[in-house]
Amino acid sequence: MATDRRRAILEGAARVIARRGVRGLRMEELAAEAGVSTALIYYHFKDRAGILRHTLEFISDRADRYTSDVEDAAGPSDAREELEQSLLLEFQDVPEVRENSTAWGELRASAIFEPELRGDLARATLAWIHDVADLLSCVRPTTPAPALTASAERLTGLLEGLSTRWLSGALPLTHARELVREAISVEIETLSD
Amino acid sequence: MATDRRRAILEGAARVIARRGVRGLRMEELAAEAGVSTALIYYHFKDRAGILRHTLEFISDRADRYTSDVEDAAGPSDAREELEQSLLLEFQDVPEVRENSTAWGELRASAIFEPELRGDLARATLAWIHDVADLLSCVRPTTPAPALTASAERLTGLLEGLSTRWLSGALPLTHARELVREAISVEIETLSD
DNA sequence: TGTCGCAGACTGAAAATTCAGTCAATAGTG
DNA sequence: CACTATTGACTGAATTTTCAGTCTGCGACA
Repeated sequence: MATDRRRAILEGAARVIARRGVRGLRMEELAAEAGVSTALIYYHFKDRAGILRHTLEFISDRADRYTSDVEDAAGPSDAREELEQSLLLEFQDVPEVRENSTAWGELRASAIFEPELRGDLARATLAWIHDVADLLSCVRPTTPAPALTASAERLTGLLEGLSTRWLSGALPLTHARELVREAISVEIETLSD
Repeated sequence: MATDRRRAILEGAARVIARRGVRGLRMEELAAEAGVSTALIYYHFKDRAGILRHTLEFISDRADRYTSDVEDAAGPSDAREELEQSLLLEFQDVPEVRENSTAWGELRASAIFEPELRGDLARATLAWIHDVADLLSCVRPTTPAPALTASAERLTGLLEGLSTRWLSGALPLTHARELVREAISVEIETLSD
């Protein structure tokens, strides 16, 4: 398959971004990481901004995949459990997860200064909020949709905030997980009104 | 006064950082923004890292100032109100606030890749969490301290997450403010158990 | 008259991007 | 089947751009 090297570049980009940040991504380092020439990067992705955009897409696809993996594996567990699992997925000390979270956070932060990234980012965020709202509706089926969405926005927003704290070493993993679990309780309890 | 231009450089730096990020700060752009030559920047602040350090200091002094301004001005309003005010401070479309939030977010994001920054950041975060926990204890005086701290950690974490979304154009200001107000309600209600 | 505050042109290094082609595979053709 | 035309993937070696930091000197004024 000819998409081999292309994919290698995207995987390499995720790794380099997780290691150095978006701003620290050097084409030469990326080329070395992916085991290709710098020119090939330009062949596949017009320019630096191009790789950034495609890497963002790549990362959010990958995250979707491992999210749904767990969903399937969970089997007949209850909805509340599934929600918790899904949100806690982000807080694991596994290279792939850490890499994804770091890169996601970086891309999100870069979007503040690079409007071209905003479109993809907004789409991915919206989809995520929607997924979480769906899970919430399984837990509290009678809640009106707007309330579910607001809850999902708060939960995902919190996740992003805590994730950055975790990655910057300000928040131990177990504590982050605990805060997320409590936040879920808090949200679910108020949804029952 | 000879500190005129020096100050102009710091103010310009705050503006440029808000526009381009810490990582996007270019000496030439800063010079233009402040209406001085690039050489003058080096004259007053040894090097790039020097301006960054001084600008961050400049910005956090400014933030302290306007935080306490509002606290004083509030007068004899109730504790709940004060908490809300204090947390919503971060979400205003005023250049100064935007500059501050941006710089804070940048700093937080950079800390992931630059461990030297972590110390100051951790201290500032802890102080913030503590302040919020104090405000919460005014609202719900009978709550045990650990529960207050956890609530404060969630609220401040959420704030950071939403702030990034706001700055990256993914979340309109009014909606952000609404989510924060709701989050406060949700947290306060569960503290009464 | 020396030194402080300052500007504009400049430099060297690092990084992004392009160029000019090679190579391997595939398709058409007599 | 032999051949050649074409194309997509790929590279090493430039070229161009970007940027932090420096050099030279000038005017004000103590």
